[in-house]
Amino acid sequence: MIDIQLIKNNFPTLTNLELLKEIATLADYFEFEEGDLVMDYGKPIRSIPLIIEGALKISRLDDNGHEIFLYYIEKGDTCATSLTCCQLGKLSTIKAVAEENTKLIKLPIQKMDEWTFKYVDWKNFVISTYSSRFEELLLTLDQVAFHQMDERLLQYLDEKAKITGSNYLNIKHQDIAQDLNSSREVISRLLKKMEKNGDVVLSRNQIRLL
DNA sequence: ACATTAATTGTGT
DNA sequence: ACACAATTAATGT
Repeated sequence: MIDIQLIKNNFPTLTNLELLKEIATLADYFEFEEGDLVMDYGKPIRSIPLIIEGALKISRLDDNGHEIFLYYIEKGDTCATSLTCCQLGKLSTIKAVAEENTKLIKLPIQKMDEWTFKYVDWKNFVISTYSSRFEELLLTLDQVAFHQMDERLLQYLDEKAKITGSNYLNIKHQDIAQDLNSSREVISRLLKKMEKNGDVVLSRNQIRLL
């Protein structure tokens, strides 16, 4: 049994008491450590995660089998992909890794349909999840299609800083390159330029944003 | 403390 | 993209 207050605090749009009670009784609580694999490609989706604290990094495979970084989900979010996958009875098309220590609850998928009809709160929550994710993907698409790698890198660093709540990013150039579908050398060179501009301070396994 | 090795980052082509 | 140099962190002695 999960504390109703915990759900209320993190998901303020879910207000219906009956719904909250159902969530509290049916959900399971989980904690993950930074770097833990939370969901992987091809696995069946048996539950929907609601993030209580921390963040998950979501990526998928492109046609060539290359991993690409999609987005983060944070406190108060759920995973749009999980919602679609479970509704269509599909296997996971994404991978989720804990970006930091993360607490979440898992809702059994059996109740999803029922709740969508029964609770307006829930229906709106799901719809707004789709909507904001779609918006975000459009932004990403725009970045990929129309912006240079230096802008993408800057945005990537900013986002990561925002998610982790720190200007000290512990990451290596190779990892960034993978997330942005670039090469390590290109990232290293861009970072070097940014350092000369006084935007960042570089050290091994760490980038400090200024 | 020093030497060795491995991992990460830098740079020229 | 590749090859190699340089630097830094990790480990052993």
